Amino acid sequence: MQFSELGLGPEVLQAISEVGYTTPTPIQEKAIPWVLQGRDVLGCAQTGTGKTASFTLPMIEILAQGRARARMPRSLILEPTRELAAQVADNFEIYGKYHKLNMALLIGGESFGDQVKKLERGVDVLIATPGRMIDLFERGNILLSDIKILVIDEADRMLDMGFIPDIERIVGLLPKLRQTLFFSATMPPEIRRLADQFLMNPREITVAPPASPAATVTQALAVAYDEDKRKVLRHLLQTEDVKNAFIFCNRKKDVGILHQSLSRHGFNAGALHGDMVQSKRTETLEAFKQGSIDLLVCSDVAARGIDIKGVSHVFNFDVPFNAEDYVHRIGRTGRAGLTGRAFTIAAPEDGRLVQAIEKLIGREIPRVLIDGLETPELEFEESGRGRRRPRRKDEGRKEEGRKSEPRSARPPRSRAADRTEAGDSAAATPVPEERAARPERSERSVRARPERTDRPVQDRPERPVREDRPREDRRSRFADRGEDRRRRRDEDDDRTPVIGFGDDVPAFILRAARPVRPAALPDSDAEG
DNA sequence: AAAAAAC
Repeated sequence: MQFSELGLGPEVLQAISEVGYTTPTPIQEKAIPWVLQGRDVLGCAQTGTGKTASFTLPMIEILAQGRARARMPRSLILEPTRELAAQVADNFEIYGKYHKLNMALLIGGESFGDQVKKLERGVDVLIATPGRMIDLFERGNILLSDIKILVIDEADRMLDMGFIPDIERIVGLLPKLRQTLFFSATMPPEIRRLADQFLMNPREITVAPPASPAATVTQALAVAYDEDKRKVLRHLLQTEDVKNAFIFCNRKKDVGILHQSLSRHGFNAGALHGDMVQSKRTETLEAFKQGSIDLLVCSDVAARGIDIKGVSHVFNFDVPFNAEDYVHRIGRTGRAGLTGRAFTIAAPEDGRLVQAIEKLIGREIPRVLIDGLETPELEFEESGRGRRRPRRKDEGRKEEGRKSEPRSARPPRSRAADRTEAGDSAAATPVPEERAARPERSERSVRARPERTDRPVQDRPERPVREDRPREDRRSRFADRGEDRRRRRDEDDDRTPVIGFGDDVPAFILRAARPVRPAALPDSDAEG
Protein backbone atom coordinates (compact mmCIF):
# COMPACT_ATOMS: atom_id res chain seq x y z
CA MET A 1 0.00 0.00 0.00
CA GLN A 2 1.30 3.43 -0.96
CA PHE A 3 0.27 6.89 0.19
CA SER A 4 -0.80 7.60 -3.38
CA GLU A 5 -3.58 5.00 -3.09
CA LEU A 6 -5.33 6.64 -0.17
CA GLY A 7 -7.10 9.44 -2.04
CA LEU A 8 -4.82 12.29 -1.00
CA GLY A 9 -4.10 15.11 -3.45
CA PRO A 10 -0.82 15.75 -5.27
CA GLU A 11 0.29 18.61 -3.00
CA VAL A 12 0.03 16.55 0.17
CA LEU A 13 1.65 13.55 -1.55
CA GLN A 14 4.50 15.77 -2.66
CA ALA A 15 5.03 17.00 0.91
CA ILE A 16 4.95 13.41 2.22
CA SER A 17 7.50 12.18 -0.29
CA GLU A 18 9.80 15.09 0.49
CA VAL A 19 9.87 13.96 4.10
CA GLY A 20 10.84 10.53 2.82
CA TYR A 21 7.74 8.45 3.51
CA THR A 22 6.26 6.12 0.93
CA THR A 23 4.28 3.59 2.92
CA PRO A 24 1.47 4.51 5.31
CA THR A 25 1.36 2.94 8.76
CA PRO A 26 -1.63 0.68 9.50
CA ILE A 27 -3.64 3.41 11.17
CA GLN A 28 -2.94 5.84 8.35
CA GLU A 29 -3.96 3.25 5.80
CA LYS A 30 -7.21 2.57 7.60
CA ALA A 31 -8.15 6.05 8.79
CA ILE A 32 -7.24 8.37 5.92
CA PRO A 33 -9.81 7.14 3.36
CA TRP A 34 -12.59 7.29 5.96
CA VAL A 35 -11.67 10.76 7.12
CA LEU A 36 -11.58 11.94 3.52
CA GLN A 37 -15.13 10.64 3.15
CA GLY A 38 -16.23 12.80 6.04
CA ARG A 39 -16.84 9.90 8.39
CA ASP A 40 -16.28 9.94 12.14
CA VAL A 41 -13.39 7.84 13.38
CA LEU A 42 -12.78 6.21 16.74
CA GLY A 43 -9.11 5.37 16.76
CA CYS A 44 -7.66 3.11 19.42
CA ALA A 45 -3.98 3.66 18.89
CA GLN A 46 -0.88 4.34 20.88
CA THR A 47 1.41 7.17 20.01
CA GLY A 48 4.19 6.16 17.69
CA THR A 49 1.78 4.41 15.35
CA GLY A 50 1.58 7.34 12.96
CA LYS A 51 -1.67 8.50 14.51
CA THR A 52 -1.03 12.22 14.09
CA ALA A 53 -0.55 12.03 10.34
CA SER A 54 -3.65 9.86 10.11
CA PHE A 55 -5.71 12.94 10.86
CA THR A 56 -3.50 15.84 9.74
CA LEU A 57 -3.08 14.55 6.17
CA PRO A 58 -6.78 14.16 5.32
CA MET A 59 -7.63 17.35 7.24
CA ILE A 60 -5.26 19.36 5.06
CA GLU A 61 -7.03 17.89 2.05
CA ILE A 62 -10.51 18.68 3.34
CA LEU A 63 -9.65 22.18 4.52
CA ALA A 64 -8.01 23.04 1.20
CA GLN A 65 -11.51 23.82 0.00
CA GLY A 66 -12.99 26.99 1.42
CA ARG A 67 -11.56 29.72 3.49
CA ALA A 68 -11.75 30.77 7.12
CA ARG A 69 -13.41 33.95 8.30
CA ALA A 70 -12.13 36.13 11.12
CA ARG A 71 -12.39 34.50 14.55
CA MET A 72 -14.24 31.56 13.01
CA PRO A 73 -11.87 28.61 12.83
CA ARG A 74 -12.92 25.70 10.65
CA SER A 75 -11.38 22.90 12.63
CA LEU A 76 -10.29 22.27 16.19
CA ILE A 77 -7.74 19.84 17.57
CA LEU A 78 -7.54 19.34 21.34
CA GLU A 79 -4.35 18.01 22.90
CA PRO A 80 -3.53 17.29 26.56
CA THR A 81 -0.11 18.96 26.71
CA ARG A 82 1.49 22.00 25.16
CA GLU A 83 4.30 19.96 23.65
CA LEU A 84 1.90 17.65 21.88
CA ALA A 85 -0.10 20.59 20.57
CA ALA A 86 3.09 22.13 19.22
CA GLN A 87 4.03 18.83 17.63
CA VAL A 88 0.72 18.61 15.80
CA ALA A 89 1.24 22.18 14.60
CA ASP A 90 4.63 21.14 13.22
CA ASN A 91 2.88 18.33 11.39
CA PHE A 92 0.53 20.77 9.66
CA GLU A 93 3.50 22.93 8.72
CA ILE A 94 5.34 20.01 7.17
CA TYR A 95 2.49 18.36 5.27
CA GLY A 96 0.58 21.55 4.54
CA LYS A 97 3.63 23.02 2.86
CA TYR A 98 1.88 23.31 -0.52
CA HIS A 99 -1.43 24.56 0.84
CA LYS A 100 -2.11 27.95 2.25
CA LEU A 101 -3.75 27.01 5.49
CA ASN A 102 -3.84 29.38 8.42
CA MET A 103 -3.14 27.80 11.72
CA ALA A 104 -3.18 28.94 15.32
CA LEU A 105 -1.57 27.20 18.25
CA LEU A 106 -3.45 28.10 21.41
CA ILE A 107 -1.46 26.98 24.42
CA GLY A 108 -0.82 28.40 27.85
CA GLY A 109 2.42 30.01 28.90
CA GLU A 110 2.63 32.14 25.78
CA SER A 111 1.33 35.64 25.17
CA PHE A 112 -2.31 36.13 24.28
CA GLY A 113 -1.45 38.87 21.80
CA ASP A 114 -0.07 36.71 19.01
CA GLN A 115 -2.73 34.06 19.40
CA VAL A 116 -5.53 36.65 19.31
CA LYS A 117 -4.02 38.33 16.26
CA LYS A 118 -3.99 35.04 14.41
CA LEU A 119 -7.59 34.35 15.33
CA GLU A 120 -8.60 37.78 13.99
CA ARG A 121 -7.04 36.97 10.65
CA GLY A 122 -9.05 33.79 10.40
CA VAL A 123 -7.66 30.30 10.91
CA ASP A 124 -8.39 27.00 9.24
CA VAL A 125 -6.84 24.89 11.95
CA LEU A 126 -6.96 25.59 15.65
CA ILE A 127 -4.68 23.44 17.79
CA ALA A 128 -5.19 23.92 21.49
CA THR A 129 -4.83 22.75 25.05
CA PRO A 130 -8.19 22.99 26.85
CA GLY A 131 -7.34 25.71 29.39
CA ARG A 132 -6.16 28.37 26.97
CA MET A 133 -8.89 27.46 24.50
CA ILE A 134 -11.63 28.11 27.07
CA ASP A 135 -9.92 31.26 28.26
CA LEU A 136 -9.84 32.73 24.77
CA PHE A 137 -13.41 31.66 24.14
CA GLU A 138 -14.62 33.40 27.30
CA ARG A 139 -12.81 36.55 26.25
CA GLY A 140 -14.78 36.46 23.04
CA ASN A 141 -11.84 35.86 20.78
CA ILE A 142 -13.17 32.67 19.22
CA LEU A 143 -16.45 31.88 17.54
CA LEU A 144 -16.96 28.15 17.34
CA SER A 145 -20.00 28.08 15.07
CA ASP A 146 -17.99 27.29 11.94
CA ILE A 147 -16.11 24.25 13.23
CA LYS A 148 -16.43 21.46 10.67
CA ILE A 149 -13.88 19.02 12.08
CA LEU A 150 -13.10 18.23 15.71
CA VAL A 151 -10.17 16.08 16.78
CA ILE A 152 -9.85 14.84 20.35
CA ASP A 153 -6.43 13.33 20.77
CA GLU A 154 -5.13 11.22 23.66
CA ALA A 155 -8.57 11.04 25.24
CA ASP A 156 -7.49 8.64 27.97
CA ARG A 157 -4.81 11.01 29.04
CA MET A 158 -7.26 13.89 29.05
CA LEU A 159 -9.27 11.75 31.44
CA ASP A 160 -6.25 11.12 33.67
CA MET A 161 -5.54 14.81 33.78
CA GLY A 162 -9.08 15.78 34.69
CA PHE A 163 -9.78 17.55 31.40
CA ILE A 164 -12.98 15.73 30.60
CA PRO A 165 -15.32 18.42 32.00
CA ASP A 166 -13.47 21.01 29.91
CA ILE A 167 -13.70 18.80 26.85
CA GLU A 168 -17.42 18.22 27.34
CA ARG A 169 -17.93 21.93 27.72
CA ILE A 170 -16.00 22.77 24.56
CA VAL A 171 -17.76 20.10 22.53
CA GLY A 172 -21.08 21.48 23.77
CA LEU A 173 -20.19 24.80 22.13
CA LEU A 174 -19.57 23.25 18.72
CA PRO A 175 -22.09 22.74 15.93
CA LYS A 176 -23.83 19.36 16.16
CA LEU A 177 -23.26 18.83 12.47
CA ARG A 178 -19.55 18.19 12.21
CA GLN A 179 -16.97 15.50 11.66
CA THR A 180 -15.34 14.12 14.80
CA LEU A 181 -12.14 12.13 15.13
CA PHE A 182 -11.52 10.64 18.54
CA PHE A 183 -8.25 8.96 19.55
CA SER A 184 -7.29 7.11 22.67
CA ALA A 185 -4.59 4.60 23.52
CA THR A 186 -6.97 2.68 25.79
CA MET A 187 -10.75 2.40 25.97
CA PRO A 188 -11.87 2.36 29.60
CA PRO A 189 -15.66 2.65 30.11
CA GLU A 190 -15.50 6.38 30.80
CA ILE A 191 -13.73 6.99 27.49
CA ARG A 192 -16.16 4.73 25.67
CA ARG A 193 -19.02 6.78 27.09
CA LEU A 194 -17.45 9.99 25.79
CA ALA A 195 -16.88 8.45 22.39
CA ASP A 196 -20.54 7.42 22.20
CA GLN A 197 -21.51 10.93 23.17
CA PHE A 198 -19.30 12.77 20.66
CA LEU A 199 -19.25 10.48 17.63
CA MET A 200 -21.87 9.59 15.06
CA ASN A 201 -21.71 6.15 13.50
CA PRO A 202 -17.92 6.09 13.72
CA ARG A 203 -15.56 3.75 12.01
CA GLU A 204 -13.59 2.02 14.73
CA ILE A 205 -9.91 1.46 14.11
CA THR A 206 -7.65 -0.42 16.49
CA VAL A 207 -4.02 -0.79 15.54
CA ALA A 208 -2.09 -1.99 18.57
CA PRO A 209 -3.28 -3.80 21.63
CA PRO A 210 -3.14 -1.28 24.45
CA ALA A 211 -0.54 -1.70 27.18
CA SER A 212 1.84 -3.73 25.09
CA PRO A 213 5.21 -2.13 24.55
CA ALA A 214 6.54 -2.27 21.02
CA ALA A 215 8.55 -5.40 20.31
CA THR A 216 11.36 -3.15 19.13
CA VAL A 217 12.10 -2.04 22.70
CA THR A 218 14.44 -4.19 24.80
CA GLN A 219 13.64 -3.77 28.47
CA ALA A 220 15.70 -4.25 31.60
CA LEU A 221 15.44 -3.51 35.29
CA ALA A 222 18.21 -2.70 37.77
CA VAL A 223 17.46 -2.80 41.47
CA ALA A 224 19.55 -0.45 43.58
CA TYR A 225 19.43 1.39 46.87
CA ASP A 226 17.98 4.83 46.51
CA GLU A 227 21.32 6.50 47.17
CA ASP A 228 22.97 4.41 44.44
CA LYS A 229 20.48 5.23 41.72
CA ARG A 230 22.45 8.06 40.17
CA LYS A 231 25.57 5.95 40.11
CA VAL A 232 23.64 3.17 38.38
CA LEU A 233 22.33 5.65 35.85
CA ARG A 234 25.77 7.06 35.09
CA HIS A 235 27.10 3.57 34.81
CA LEU A 236 24.42 2.60 32.30
CA LEU A 237 24.98 5.81 30.35
CA GLN A 238 28.64 4.96 30.01
CA THR A 239 28.40 1.25 29.26
CA GLU A 240 25.38 1.38 26.98
CA ASP A 241 25.66 2.56 23.41
CA VAL A 242 23.61 5.66 24.16
CA LYS A 243 23.06 8.03 21.28
CA ASN A 244 20.42 10.05 23.09
CA ALA A 245 17.93 9.30 25.83
CA PHE A 246 14.90 10.36 27.77
CA ILE A 247 15.48 10.05 31.52
CA PHE A 248 12.23 10.06 33.47
CA CYS A 249 11.78 11.12 37.09
CA ASN A 250 8.55 10.97 39.07
CA ARG A 251 8.91 14.42 40.57
CA LYS A 252 9.69 17.81 39.11
CA LYS A 253 12.07 18.50 41.98
CA ASP A 254 14.07 15.40 41.14
CA VAL A 255 14.21 16.38 37.47
CA GLY A 256 16.13 19.47 38.55
CA ILE A 257 18.40 17.59 40.94
CA LEU A 258 19.25 14.83 38.49
CA HIS A 259 19.82 17.28 35.67
CA GLN A 260 22.31 19.21 37.81
CA SER A 261 24.03 16.03 38.88
CA LEU A 262 24.44 14.75 35.32
CA SER A 263 25.65 18.14 34.14
CA ARG A 264 28.25 18.21 36.91
CA HIS A 265 29.41 14.81 35.77
CA GLY A 266 29.98 16.16 32.30
CA PHE A 267 26.94 14.78 30.53
CA ASN A 268 25.24 16.91 27.94
CA ALA A 269 21.79 17.03 29.51
CA GLY A 270 18.70 19.24 29.53
CA ALA A 271 15.65 19.32 31.81
CA LEU A 272 11.95 19.44 31.04
CA HIS A 273 8.92 19.62 33.33
CA GLY A 274 5.65 21.47 33.59
CA ASP A 275 6.73 24.15 36.02
CA MET A 276 9.38 25.52 33.70
CA VAL A 277 8.55 28.59 31.65
CA GLN A 278 7.12 27.65 28.29
CA SER A 279 9.92 29.28 26.32
CA LYS A 280 12.46 27.12 28.15
CA ARG A 281 10.34 24.01 27.58
CA THR A 282 10.16 24.68 23.88
CA GLU A 283 13.83 25.55 23.62
CA THR A 284 14.99 22.44 25.50
CA LEU A 285 12.80 20.07 23.53
CA GLU A 286 14.02 21.60 20.29
CA ALA A 287 17.65 21.26 21.40
CA PHE A 288 17.05 17.58 22.19
CA LYS A 289 15.41 17.08 18.81
CA GLN A 290 18.30 18.75 17.02
CA GLY A 291 20.82 16.72 18.99
CA SER A 292 22.54 19.60 20.74
CA ILE A 293 21.37 17.98 23.98
CA ASP A 294 21.92 14.22 24.33
CA LEU A 295 20.00 13.49 27.49
CA LEU A 296 16.61 14.89 28.41
CA VAL A 297 15.80 14.61 32.10
CA CYS A 298 12.04 15.02 32.32
CA SER A 299 8.81 14.47 34.20
CA ASP A 300 5.84 12.65 32.73
CA VAL A 301 5.02 15.77 30.75
CA ALA A 302 7.13 14.07 28.07
CA ALA A 303 5.94 10.52 28.74
CA ARG A 304 3.30 10.37 26.07
CA GLY A 305 3.28 11.13 22.42
CA ILE A 306 6.45 13.17 22.14
CA ASP A 307 7.80 11.94 18.84
CA ILE A 308 11.51 12.30 18.35
CA LYS A 309 13.11 10.20 15.69
CA GLY A 310 15.76 7.67 16.56
CA VAL A 311 15.94 7.98 20.34
CA SER A 312 18.21 5.11 21.38
CA HIS A 313 17.35 4.80 25.09
CA VAL A 314 14.82 5.50 27.77
CA PHE A 315 15.85 5.43 31.41
CA ASN A 316 13.30 5.37 34.18
CA PHE A 317 15.27 6.91 37.00
CA ASP A 318 12.15 6.35 39.07
CA VAL A 319 9.64 3.54 38.61
CA PRO A 320 6.46 5.28 37.44
CA PHE A 321 3.58 5.29 39.93
CA ASN A 322 1.18 4.44 37.18
CA ALA A 323 1.91 1.20 35.32
CA GLU A 324 0.47 2.54 32.08
CA ASP A 325 2.92 5.41 32.18
CA TYR A 326 5.68 2.82 32.02
CA VAL A 327 4.45 1.70 28.63
CA HIS A 328 4.19 5.29 27.46
CA ARG A 329 7.61 6.26 28.72
CA ILE A 330 9.48 3.40 27.09
CA GLY A 331 7.50 4.04 23.94
CA ARG A 332 9.67 7.15 23.36
CA THR A 333 12.25 4.74 21.96
CA GLY A 334 11.94 1.86 19.50
CA ARG A 335 9.83 4.06 17.26
CA ALA A 336 9.18 3.72 13.55
CA GLY A 337 10.61 0.21 13.46
CA LEU A 338 13.98 1.15 14.92
CA THR A 339 15.24 -0.67 17.98
CA GLY A 340 15.49 0.94 21.37
CA ARG A 341 16.49 0.05 24.89
CA ALA A 342 14.67 0.89 28.07
CA PHE A 343 16.20 0.61 31.55
CA THR A 344 14.28 1.04 34.75
CA ILE A 345 16.08 1.71 38.01
CA ALA A 346 14.06 0.46 40.95
CA ALA A 347 14.66 1.00 44.65
CA PRO A 348 13.80 -1.91 47.00
CA GLU A 349 10.58 -0.22 48.07
CA ASP A 350 9.38 -0.08 44.44
CA GLY A 351 8.55 -3.81 44.44
CA ARG A 352 4.83 -3.31 44.18
CA LEU A 353 5.13 -0.79 41.37
CA VAL A 354 7.35 -3.19 39.43
CA GLN A 355 4.85 -5.97 40.06
CA ALA A 356 2.02 -3.85 38.69
CA ILE A 357 4.01 -3.06 35.55
CA GLU A 358 4.95 -6.69 34.95
CA LYS A 359 1.34 -7.68 35.38
CA LEU A 360 0.24 -5.04 32.87
CA ILE A 361 2.78 -5.97 30.21
CA GLY A 362 2.33 -9.68 30.91
CA ARG A 363 5.97 -10.56 31.40
CA GLU A 364 8.88 -10.11 33.71
CA ILE A 365 11.32 -7.34 32.96
CA PRO A 366 14.76 -8.99 32.75
CA ARG A 367 16.99 -7.97 35.67
CA VAL A 368 20.49 -6.63 35.31
CA LEU A 369 23.20 -6.45 37.94
CA ILE A 370 25.61 -3.57 38.20
CA ASP A 371 29.09 -4.85 39.00
CA GLY A 372 30.60 -3.39 42.12
CA LEU A 373 27.27 -2.39 43.60
CA GLU A 374 25.27 -4.29 46.13
CA THR A 375 21.92 -5.30 44.64
CA PRO A 376 19.10 -5.35 47.15
CA GLU A 377 15.95 -7.43 46.82
CA LEU A 378 12.70 -5.81 45.81
CA GLU A 379 10.23 -5.59 48.68
CA PHE A 380 6.59 -6.41 48.20
CA GLU A 381 4.95 -5.84 51.58
CA GLU A 382 2.70 -2.88 52.24
CA SER A 383 4.81 0.20 52.60
CA GLY A 384 3.54 1.44 55.93
CA ARG A 385 4.26 4.93 57.12
CA GLY A 386 7.36 5.23 59.24
CA ARG A 387 8.75 1.98 57.94
CA ARG A 388 12.52 2.01 57.85
CA ARG A 389 13.89 2.71 54.40
CA PRO A 390 16.08 -0.16 53.16
CA ARG A 391 19.77 0.68 53.45
CA ARG A 392 22.98 -0.74 52.18
CA LYS A 393 24.74 -3.03 54.60
CA ASP A 394 28.02 -1.16 54.27
CA GLU A 395 26.53 2.27 54.61
CA GLY A 396 27.73 3.07 58.11
CA ARG A 397 31.28 1.96 57.39
CA LYS A 398 31.58 3.98 54.19
CA GLU A 399 30.06 6.95 55.92
CA GLU A 400 33.05 7.17 58.26
CA GLY A 401 35.56 7.05 55.47
CA ARG A 402 34.00 9.57 53.18
CA LYS A 403 35.56 12.91 52.53
CA SER A 404 34.51 15.48 55.05
CA GLU A 405 32.38 18.28 53.87
CA PRO A 406 29.95 20.50 55.74
CA ARG A 407 26.67 18.63 55.90
CA SER A 408 24.69 21.73 55.12
CA ALA A 409 26.64 22.38 51.95
CA ARG A 410 24.79 19.72 50.00
CA PRO A 411 21.33 18.26 49.76
CA PRO A 412 21.02 14.87 51.49
CA ARG A 413 20.52 12.96 48.25
CA SER A 414 23.81 14.02 46.74
CA ARG A 415 25.72 13.22 49.92
CA ALA A 416 24.36 9.74 49.80
CA ALA A 417 25.59 9.26 46.26
CA ASP A 418 29.17 9.92 47.31
CA ARG A 419 29.47 6.99 49.61
CA THR A 420 30.52 4.27 47.26
CA GLU A 421 33.83 4.21 45.46
CA ALA A 422 33.15 1.27 43.18
CA GLY A 423 30.92 1.40 40.18
CA ASP A 424 31.87 3.78 37.43
CA SER A 425 34.13 1.34 35.63
CA ALA A 426 32.01 -1.69 36.38
CA ALA A 427 29.63 -3.34 33.98
CA ALA A 428 26.01 -4.30 33.98
CA THR A 429 25.65 -8.07 33.80
CA PRO A 430 22.54 -10.19 33.72
CA VAL A 431 21.31 -11.94 36.80
CA PRO A 432 23.05 -15.34 36.93
CA GLU A 433 19.89 -17.37 37.57
CA GLU A 434 18.37 -15.95 34.45
CA ARG A 435 21.39 -17.01 32.45
CA ALA A 436 21.34 -20.50 33.84
CA ALA A 437 17.66 -21.00 33.32
CA ARG A 438 17.42 -19.52 29.84
CA PRO A 439 20.85 -19.35 28.27
CA GLU A 440 19.56 -18.23 24.90
CA ARG A 441 17.90 -15.22 26.47
CA SER A 442 20.96 -14.01 28.28
CA GLU A 443 22.79 -13.72 24.97
CA ARG A 444 20.60 -10.94 23.81
CA SER A 445 19.94 -9.38 27.17
CA VAL A 446 21.03 -5.92 28.09
CA ARG A 447 24.47 -6.84 29.37
CA ALA A 448 27.11 -4.36 28.35
CA ARG A 449 29.54 -5.57 25.73
CA PRO A 450 32.47 -7.44 27.28
CA GLU A 451 35.15 -5.26 25.74
CA ARG A 452 33.62 -2.26 27.36
CA THR A 453 33.35 -3.69 30.80
CA ASP A 454 36.33 -2.76 32.83
CA ARG A 455 38.03 -0.07 30.87
CA PRO A 456 37.48 3.56 31.63
CA VAL A 457 35.39 5.43 29.12
CA GLN A 458 38.16 7.35 27.39
CA ASP A 459 40.08 4.16 26.54
CA ARG A 460 37.29 2.70 24.54
CA PRO A 461 37.61 2.89 20.78
CA GLU A 462 35.55 5.70 19.31
CA ARG A 463 32.36 4.40 17.84
CA PRO A 464 32.02 5.24 14.15
CA VAL A 465 29.64 8.10 13.58
CA ARG A 466 27.00 7.10 11.10
CA GLU A 467 26.69 10.62 9.76
CA ASP A 468 30.07 10.34 8.09
CA ARG A 469 29.24 7.23 6.16
CA PRO A 470 28.27 7.33 2.51
CA ARG A 471 24.63 6.71 1.80
CA GLU A 472 24.97 3.12 0.54
CA ASP A 473 27.08 2.22 3.50
CA ARG A 474 24.46 3.49 5.86
CA ARG A 475 21.80 1.46 4.14
CA SER A 476 23.77 -1.76 4.34
CA ARG A 477 24.54 -1.07 7.95
CA PHE A 478 20.88 -0.77 8.59
CA ALA A 479 20.13 -3.96 6.66
CA ASP A 480 22.50 -5.75 8.98
CA ARG A 481 20.73 -4.33 11.95
CA GLY A 482 17.43 -5.48 10.54
CA GLU A 483 18.70 -9.01 10.26
CA ASP A 484 20.06 -8.84 13.74
CA ARG A 485 16.71 -7.69 14.96
CA ARG A 486 14.89 -10.54 13.26
CA ARG A 487 17.28 -13.08 14.69
CA ARG A 488 16.82 -11.68 18.16
CA ARG A 489 13.09 -11.71 17.77
CA ASP A 490 13.15 -15.36 16.82
CA GLU A 491 15.17 -16.16 19.87
CA ASP A 492 12.80 -14.17 21.99
CA ASP A 493 9.92 -16.14 20.62
CA ASP A 494 8.23 -12.79 20.73
CA ARG A 495 5.17 -12.84 18.57
CA THR A 496 4.17 -9.25 18.99
CA PRO A 497 4.17 -7.70 15.54
CA VAL A 498 6.62 -4.89 14.87
CA ILE A 499 4.91 -1.61 14.33
CA GLY A 500 6.44 0.74 11.83
CA PHE A 501 8.33 0.61 8.58
CA GLY A 502 10.06 -2.74 8.87
CA ASP A 503 13.29 -2.42 6.94
CA ASP A 504 11.90 0.17 4.58
CA VAL A 505 12.97 3.14 6.64
CA PRO A 506 13.14 6.64 5.20
CA ALA A 507 16.65 7.96 4.90
CA PHE A 508 16.11 10.85 7.29
CA ILE A 509 15.42 8.47 10.14
CA LEU A 510 18.75 6.82 9.56
CA ARG A 511 20.52 10.08 10.14
CA ALA A 512 22.19 9.61 13.46
CA ALA A 513 23.56 12.09 15.89
CA ARG A 514 26.92 11.72 17.50
CA PRO A 515 27.24 9.32 20.41
CA VAL A 516 26.72 10.67 23.86
CA ARG A 517 29.86 10.91 25.92
CA PRO A 518 30.62 12.75 29.06
CA ALA A 519 32.48 15.90 28.08
CA ALA A 520 34.99 15.15 30.80
CA LEU A 521 35.36 11.99 32.77
CA PRO A 522 34.87 12.64 36.45
CA ASP A 523 38.02 11.85 38.35
CA SER A 524 36.11 11.03 41.47
CA ASP A 525 32.56 10.17 42.21
CA ALA A 526 32.03 13.40 44.05
CA GLU A 527 29.05 15.46 43.05
CA GLY A 528 30.79 18.81 43.11
C1' DA B 1 2.87 9.02 46.38
C1' DA B 2 3.00 12.76 40.91
C1' DA B 3 2.22 15.14 36.83
C1' DA B 4 -0.39 17.66 33.59
C1' DA B 5 -3.38 22.53 32.37
C1' DA B 6 -5.57 29.26 32.52
C1' DC B 7 -4.50 33.72 34.52
